[in-house]
Amino acid sequence: MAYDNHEVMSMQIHEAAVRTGLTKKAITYYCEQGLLSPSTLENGYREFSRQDIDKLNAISVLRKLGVAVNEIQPVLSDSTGEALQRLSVRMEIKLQREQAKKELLRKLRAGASYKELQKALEAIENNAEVAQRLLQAFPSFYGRFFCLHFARFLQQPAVTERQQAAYRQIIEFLDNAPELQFPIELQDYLQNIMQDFSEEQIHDMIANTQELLKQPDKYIRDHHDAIERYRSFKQSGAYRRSPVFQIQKLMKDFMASSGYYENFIPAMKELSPSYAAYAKQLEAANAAFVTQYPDSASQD
Amino acid sequence: MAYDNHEVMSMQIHEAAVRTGLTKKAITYYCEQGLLSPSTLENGYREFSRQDIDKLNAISVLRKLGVAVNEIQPVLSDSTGEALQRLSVRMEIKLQREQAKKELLRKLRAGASYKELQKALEAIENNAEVAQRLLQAFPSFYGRFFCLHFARFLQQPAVTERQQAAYRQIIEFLDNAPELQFPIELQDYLQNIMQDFSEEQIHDMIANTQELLKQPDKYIRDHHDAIERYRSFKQSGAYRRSPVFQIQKLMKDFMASSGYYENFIPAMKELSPSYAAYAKQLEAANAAFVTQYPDSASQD
DNA sequence: TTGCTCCTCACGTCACGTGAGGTGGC
DNA sequence: TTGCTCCTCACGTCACGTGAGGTGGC
Repeated sequence: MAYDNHEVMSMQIHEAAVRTGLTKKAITYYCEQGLLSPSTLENGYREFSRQDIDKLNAISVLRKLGVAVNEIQPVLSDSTGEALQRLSVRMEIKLQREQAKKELLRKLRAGASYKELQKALEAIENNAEVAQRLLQAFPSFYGRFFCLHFARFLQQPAVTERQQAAYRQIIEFLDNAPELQFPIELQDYLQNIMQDFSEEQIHDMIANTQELLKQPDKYIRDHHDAIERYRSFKQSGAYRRSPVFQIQKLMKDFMASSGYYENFIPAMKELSPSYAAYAKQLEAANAAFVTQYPDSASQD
Repeated sequence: MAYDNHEVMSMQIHEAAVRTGLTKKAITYYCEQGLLSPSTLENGYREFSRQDIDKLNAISVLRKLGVAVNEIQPVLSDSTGEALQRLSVRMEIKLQREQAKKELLRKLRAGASYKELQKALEAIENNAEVAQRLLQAFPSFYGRFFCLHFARFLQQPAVTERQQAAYRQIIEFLDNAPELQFPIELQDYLQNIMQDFSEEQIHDMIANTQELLKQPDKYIRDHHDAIERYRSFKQSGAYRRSPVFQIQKLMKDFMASSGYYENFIPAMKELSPSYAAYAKQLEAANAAFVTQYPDSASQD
């Protein structure tokens, strides 16, 4: 009742709990963890301001969405949305894993042996490990993209010795690759451009590429005009001065110098037959493209 | 090395850990929890038999699939698959919830306010609560069916006072409804018949019913023969002596006497506009059916 | 005796829940 | 003084991880 006053708007923990739907204990816990620091009166009572309540509401939502307490601070003080994007992709990885596990539960019910399931589980865990590391190794948009791109090819377990070795090689490459960091202004640029790029859109991109790879010649014919425009744009000074050009260059340098083509890609081919097939298609499409446009020596 | 002998095949904890991929601590923990009781030597050392190892492997798989330790015992000693089915549905409920949460994370990234999300989260939690209780209230197949059937209609939050009251009424009904237990032989029968009925098939059933409800007259025309056969089967003595008949009768009695039609269904209509629409369609379809077959006074 | 395994406490983790015991305000 | 809130320990949860300290076998 004392808090109906709209101007003062500060309250003790009971009122804060009622307004946010959190328990007192949860609120004190968040205070202990440093997520918020309400002012205290002389008697030690906490006084929660309007902003504290807003913060508590945000914390409550994030907790319910599954964000760990020690991951909340970055999200709250994050204006670019980068932290949220990372969470979003991690959530997607987790969901894929759970989906796969549900499928295994079905198989178990259908009479599969525990032994079969062990293999399948290993594949699921490996997949998640690699995805996690891809997300770490590449900044912002590229992390999300590679993560979803390569995840498709990691659904089978590493059965043979060679596959297991390849898997270890992949992990090692991703853990030890030189850190790829864009200069701050390029980071901001990329973040701005790509922040509205959802996981679904990335999936669409991937599906598109698959269409292309199936019939590269047809694709090149059908999109002749667009390709021409893109090629002439790439020649232009405007492009060469744009941040996109610099980002592309940094990526190319990284891939050339880090051992991406010498270690990572061959290991992927060894580990995953489906990736090997994909890589072959990619090379064929590239060849078709070079035939059509002999002056280009691009790679993707 | 000492354990290469195929006949003796018993080992201490280190070897057991190597063979199962579990840690020693995990194994001792499962022993403490009573999931297995390896024999012990005089010096207190545990001796793991072949069966112990099999059990540990099973436990390992189940743990990785997300089954809690205190839920594992029923699964291990469950020959009918009932325990696994329950887990499977719970997993499906959980996945739906996580999926919804991922969607909310996307909305948050897209600039949604925490306030909007609070409402949406409430809906998700409510949905899961009701689903959980439906699974509890109805035995085996019916639990799974009702769970997935009604879950579709609970995606919106309870906004108005009336909706919130309806939600409370639903929870109260499900918590306090008289326990619906089939006699053991009917349970076994149902379990046998329905154990291979996956969540996907239930979803298919639901989709089928939706088709029917859209154009009941067409459906009745198209499936004239099948309906006739079904109706004459229902009249037959063979049907009246079958367990199916008894199960149906028990379900009908339960629904008539428990307040299902007086409390639960009206509350669902109040809470969920989409369920209200569905119920209307259902009544229309029923009417169409009765017009066609005036002697039947069935309800579904 | 040395180095190895095995054993059983005991404490830590994560995000709070649940009292217990004490103080402050009216 | 009574009944209320607030405060800070302290212990419990779940499924183990991580030593510590002690025993047994070769």
